[in-house]
Amino acid sequence: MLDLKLIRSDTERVKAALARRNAADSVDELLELDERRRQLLPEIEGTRSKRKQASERIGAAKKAGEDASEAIAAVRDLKVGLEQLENELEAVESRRDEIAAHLPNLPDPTSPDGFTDEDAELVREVGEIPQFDFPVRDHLELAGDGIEIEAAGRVSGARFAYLMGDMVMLEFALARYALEKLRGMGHEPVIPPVLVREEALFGTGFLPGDHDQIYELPKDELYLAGTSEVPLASLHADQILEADQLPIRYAGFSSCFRREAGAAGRDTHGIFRVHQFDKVEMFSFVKPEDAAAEHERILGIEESILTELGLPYRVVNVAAGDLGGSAAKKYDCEAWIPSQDRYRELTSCSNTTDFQARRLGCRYRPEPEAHPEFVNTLNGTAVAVGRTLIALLEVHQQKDGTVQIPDVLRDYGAPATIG
RNA sequence: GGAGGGGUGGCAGAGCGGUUGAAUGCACUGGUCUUGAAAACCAGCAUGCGUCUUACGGCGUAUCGAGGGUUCGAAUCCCUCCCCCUCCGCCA
Repeated sequence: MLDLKLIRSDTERVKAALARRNAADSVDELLELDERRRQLLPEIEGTRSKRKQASERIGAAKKAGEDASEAIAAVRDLKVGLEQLENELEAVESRRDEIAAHLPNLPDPTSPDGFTDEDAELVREVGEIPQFDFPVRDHLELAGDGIEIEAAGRVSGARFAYLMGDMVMLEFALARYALEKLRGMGHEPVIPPVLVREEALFGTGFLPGDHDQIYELPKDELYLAGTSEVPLASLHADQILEADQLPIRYAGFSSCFRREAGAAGRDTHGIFRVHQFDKVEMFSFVKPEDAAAEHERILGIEESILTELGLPYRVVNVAAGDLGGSAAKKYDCEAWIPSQDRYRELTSCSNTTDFQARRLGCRYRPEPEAHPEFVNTLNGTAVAVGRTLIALLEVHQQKDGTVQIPDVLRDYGAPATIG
């Protein structure tokens, strides 16, 4: 959610920023509604004030044993006009809120211009792209019986998979490795609920916009979270934190569910794009002045994980028009996928500034007695297990079709070799 | 799933139709006292929106789980929903 007062006071700057992501069109209507609301409010509040005073007089009169029926009749007349005004106000506010709820965050000045992943700005490339002197195998070939797609198709449909045997041990080693590393850096490990209410998705900015991407359980009015960002962010919804509690950092491990509507025909091979996968996610609540540094910090953790896993990658700064609704700025870390002969997104991290905090009602007191202000929130992928498995298998494959697993993971129970 | 009991300020806890944004206690902040601290005493201490003000802040209004209703007037009465607790049932 954007700050309405900012839109009001700095309209042209807000419009220009939103235009970078093609979202400035409804600002004028929003401002008209806002103005109408501020016309209505004094009328309504004035009438309410009269009613309140009259009611107090009635109460006093009755207490004194006097007849108040005339006064009551007079106040009753106030009600008719008041109800009309209140109805209009309600309509104005609900339309205003609807528009406001659909506006995305203002892109950061350092997010590059553009609207597609082509427009992302290359930040750096790290690691050697592996050269193989033998035919490259893809992750399904390398995993063998460890990834079972056909049965999953029969049981659950396309874009599902069974992970089995060594793949399972590898997943848990990855998760354990990431959680332990993050805990050492002040991120409290969390296993959150993955079935969440609408408010949690609204608060993180996934609703109302991304409705098509989200699994819904209408019978119970619950949704399957596409990332633990949702329940982690909601952990402090409607709270006023003290400044000395910040930063608050979490590392969530959860299954993630995505409908992948509109992705038909894309990435259909293997487990690159599936409806269900597990992920270790970082989430931070920080003071506004610390947000930019926290973003770089989270990016640094993502990079160090990729490096420790021996995965060559590049970092890109996502274009303003290609950002998710909540993000002001986003880095993607793309790992080299040998079978595709290109970099693919493995992790990403976003600075959502105060956008989610406003929706969630998550504030803090800058000073002990001060008025509360909105915190800033950030999120980043530590390990998206499915895609990390793909990269690990393919990058570390050997001529004989086996895979050498990095030492760091062996410390957490991963097999030394796969295949 | 069945039966019952509850949701009030940071916490505890009164109020159960009429100056109640809300008693009281704790916590917190400032002050008095003290060599210092504690104790004691005094004072202050919610948030949103709108408006005025250079500012401090003032004024109006809303908020006692959420939404709706009754009423001149609702934290208090009625309805729906959500959450928590106890017992029973079921269950990993």
